[in-house]
Amino acid sequence: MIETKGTPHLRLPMLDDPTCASPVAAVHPSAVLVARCKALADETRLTLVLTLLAAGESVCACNLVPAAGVGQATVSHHLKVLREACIVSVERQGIWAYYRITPEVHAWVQSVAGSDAVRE
Amino acid sequence: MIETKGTPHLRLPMLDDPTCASPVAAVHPSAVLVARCKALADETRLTLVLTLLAAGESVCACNLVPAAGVGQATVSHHLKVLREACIVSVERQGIWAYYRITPEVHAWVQSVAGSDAVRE
DNA sequence: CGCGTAGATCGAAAAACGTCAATACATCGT
DNA sequence: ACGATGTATTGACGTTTTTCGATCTACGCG
Repeated sequence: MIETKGTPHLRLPMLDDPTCASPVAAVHPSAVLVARCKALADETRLTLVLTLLAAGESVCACNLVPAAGVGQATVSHHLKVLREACIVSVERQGIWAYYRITPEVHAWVQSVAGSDAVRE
Repeated sequence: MIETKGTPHLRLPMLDDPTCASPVAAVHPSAVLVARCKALADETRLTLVLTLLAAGESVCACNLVPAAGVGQATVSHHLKVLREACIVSVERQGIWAYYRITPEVHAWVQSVAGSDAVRE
């Protein structure tokens, strides 16, 4: 399906062809990919994700609040966004809520985060 | 803005449940990562990126407009956002502007896009 | 030079987003 | 049951973002 051949676009200087009509096949992202990317498009949420990634295990929400550097309500909101994008999952234990990177997206998140992480 | 410290967690009511006793080290994303993720957090821009990725070569902006499915001004705006995030680079040739995925981020973009792409 | 075209920029309007204070909800220990 | 504590939700407010029409700029051609 990688048939992007045909007549792609050779770097032709315009000679006698006023139109540069060499249409490309549009490739649309899946709704899941869009949702995931949107979920990561915020510094606070990226901090939460990277922190969870570095922790390597479930982290109590009460510990994520100081890590994120914003109010508790804001952290709860961001965790909900990440939850709805299936980037994190939560497990309740009594009063506490333990968050972790969803195993299914762990590798993907790691590849996105790559090597840029600045610890404090 | 970080109230910090004071009481990480004074008394814990639960006896044999270690729970939140362990604070996590906050990991902050680099500005570059934040910018990249924000740049991909839009369906139209993801379409442009995936289309360029599938093309495998420079594509004329005039061909990206129909692929994106929005107006020319909007496409130009999104390309600017992608440009400022260093995700795409542009090379002018006369009247036309040829866009491509910046080689430096090509691998990263590919890993983010993964395998979800729906061609039309 | 003037015309036509491709792309970028400007201005504005609507929508989406991030944040917080206040409040509600859930769960424990007393 | 009550009060205390962790978490989630609500309501509001200001900011950012997306999109378009209109305009401006750059280029090639006759």
